[in-house]
Amino acid sequence: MMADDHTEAEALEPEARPADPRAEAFQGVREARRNELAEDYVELIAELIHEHGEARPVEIATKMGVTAPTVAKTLGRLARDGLITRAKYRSVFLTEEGRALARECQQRHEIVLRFLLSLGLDPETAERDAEGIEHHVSERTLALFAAFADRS
Amino acid sequence: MMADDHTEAEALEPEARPADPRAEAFQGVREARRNELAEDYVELIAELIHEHGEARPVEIATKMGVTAPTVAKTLGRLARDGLITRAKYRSVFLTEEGRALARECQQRHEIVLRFLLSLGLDPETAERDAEGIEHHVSERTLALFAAFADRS
DNA sequence: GATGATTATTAGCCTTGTCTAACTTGTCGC
DNA sequence: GCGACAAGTTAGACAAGGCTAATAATCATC
Repeated sequence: MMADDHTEAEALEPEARPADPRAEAFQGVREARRNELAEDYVELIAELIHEHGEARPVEIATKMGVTAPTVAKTLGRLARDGLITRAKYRSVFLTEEGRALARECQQRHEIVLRFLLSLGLDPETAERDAEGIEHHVSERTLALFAAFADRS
Repeated sequence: MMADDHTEAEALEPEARPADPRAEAFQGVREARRNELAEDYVELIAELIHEHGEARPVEIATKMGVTAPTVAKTLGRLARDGLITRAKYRSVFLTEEGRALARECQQRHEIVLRFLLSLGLDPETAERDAEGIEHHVSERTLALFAAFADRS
């Protein structure tokens, strides 16, 4: 789903209001930003389940560095979007979709982290930067990162 | 939830509610996110001024891929935060602070872009990814990127 | 210099993501 | 089996960042 752009580019796609190459990039970034939080939550939930057998809101709040009500509201959105299931006053579980997303995110995170480390970055900074960068690397870039990290 | 660790780690830092290393990373990312939009605008405004001698809202809207009212509201915030000056129905100018921020962002953008290109990424994808990544690279990482790009 | 098109602003709505304060539930200890 | 305390939820505020619709100013251009 990329490149090979077709001759005209106008009138064919009724998609939004691109018009400008830079505009498309910014729209892509905004799109990515909208999913960042969900990805972070899902990734963390998967990790907690893996480590403790369950994911509880209080743990999520601590690890994310936000308050409990913020977690509650966000979990409501994740449930609405079909990424998690939950019963009142109980811990949180991932749906199949949530699990798939978590897997994908963990993989991306791991590659970005490994790449940064292989560049010579200290582990702490690498972790922090990976957290921010992972949501903004395309498949293509990710592949290059992985190749570089492996070849080092 | 045991995880014992930490002998003390409590009571020493009155700064916010970190408590967890991961929490600090996430808070850092959230912090970065808050500045992203301002950085994108300031960078674009500087570019427009450089190219056309002035930055007009309609141009900003086109390049950013948003509507004119969104631009107006955002410019209001930038003005409030001391990054730009503007008179009603006139074009936009950067303050000294805004100019400094723009310079910094352009430099970061350029380094990230050059780095991605030197990795072998195609220019189009590199541009898109740089747009997303540039706000999340620490000084340390940036230095490594620059060194790598130069040494390639 | 009137007028129509372009550009800019204002008003008002919506969602996200954050918070504090107050309330409810669950769990343990005894 | 009751009570305290921790965990979870609800309510309500607020700012950011989007949008559409409607209004106002500027500018071409005749």
